[in-house]
Amino acid sequence: MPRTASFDRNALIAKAREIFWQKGWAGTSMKDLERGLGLHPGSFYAAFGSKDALYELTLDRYVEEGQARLDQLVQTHGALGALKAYLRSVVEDSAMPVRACMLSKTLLELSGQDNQLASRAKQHMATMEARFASLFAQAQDEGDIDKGMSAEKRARRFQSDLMGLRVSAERGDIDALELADEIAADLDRNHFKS
Amino acid sequence: MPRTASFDRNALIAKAREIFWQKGWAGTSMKDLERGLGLHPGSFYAAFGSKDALYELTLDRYVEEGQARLDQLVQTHGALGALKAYLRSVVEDSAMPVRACMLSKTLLELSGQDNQLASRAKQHMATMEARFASLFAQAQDEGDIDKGMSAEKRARRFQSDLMGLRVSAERGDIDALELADEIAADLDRNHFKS
DNA sequence: GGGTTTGTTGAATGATCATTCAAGTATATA
DNA sequence: TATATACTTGAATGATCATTCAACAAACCC
Repeated sequence: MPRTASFDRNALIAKAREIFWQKGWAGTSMKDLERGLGLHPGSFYAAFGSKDALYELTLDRYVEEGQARLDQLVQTHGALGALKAYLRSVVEDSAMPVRACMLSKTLLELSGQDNQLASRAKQHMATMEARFASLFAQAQDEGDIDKGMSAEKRARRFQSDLMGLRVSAERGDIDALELADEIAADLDRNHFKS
Repeated sequence: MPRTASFDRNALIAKAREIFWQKGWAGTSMKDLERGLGLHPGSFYAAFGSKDALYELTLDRYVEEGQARLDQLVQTHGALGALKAYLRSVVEDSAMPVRACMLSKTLLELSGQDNQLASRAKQHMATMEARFASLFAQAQDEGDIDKGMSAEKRARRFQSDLMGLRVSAERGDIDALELADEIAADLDRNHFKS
């Protein structure tokens, strides 16, 4: 009976993620989204409910894709290798519209206004941190990293360095790959006792 | 002949810096500024020209005060000691309205929209980086840090770690002081060859 | 103390914001 | 092919945005 929607919802979310990621929450207007997604207001609100709801969808999607990318790196490089490769991948992947982490951008833009999207970003950061921790634990079990410091603490430090790297990369006037390699080198130099 | 202004311009800039720093550029409305500064639109525009012009003033002020704080730490702790103390100070200073660096917040919010304030933030970051580099060079001359890596590269890494630390601190659910101490410890552990 | 100059006030401006909704359109079933 | 059921369209909404400006008030010089 009904008419079928003419758009690919998944593709629209991906496109919206790109727009939000690049221009930020306040920096993205409904007109930007209408133009970028090719959707008129009625269709937009029927499909996604609100600008905020779509933003949240893109945040979730962002983390899912980050996890998937990390999973792939684990399969090809192992736990420690994946962590090191991830550092490079976030600053060299040309498919990414922006260098800085979308979670960081969301947190910094909205935490001062008590926006619930900032809380969501915090949650996702904790999730990523836990994933890193499990990889550090795995690397410790494999003997690639000593057990002198807990996997959780290492993960926290790793994520902090990662976010710093990505803010630095956003500047555009420094060699982010070199910086990524330095951080990666510290994972070996600083953590491995033979 | 003229009537004298009834407000302390310096104090207003300081207050505006607090507001902008906390709520961000788009998150701060003229109504927020009018309320926060106690200024009606006419006076505001007579005094500062525009919201953007005031934001730029506060950015400049922010960096000046950061440099002054760093200078003071150098006098009491020396070059390397100041760098380590600075890490702690940015996350423990309760006078600061926000944990994250205002330059990072500005860069992440506005670089995707080609706003000139983002360029200004980049400039200031480069200035801070140069200051860090001169402190690392001084520490090297004093024998506190080995010369196996250039002061400029160390500075770039230090600033990256610093920004990561401050983004992490913005989350509020982690022990930022512990993280600061870990980064500070690496300055010794990783860089000193006896 | 009058006149001039400057600060202050707050209403008005036009733009843009996210969102709503009624009218129109296309499709799938019957 | 008729009808029901969604999707699509775009004008309208009311709020809020940064900014302007004309009227008013105060302070300093002569």
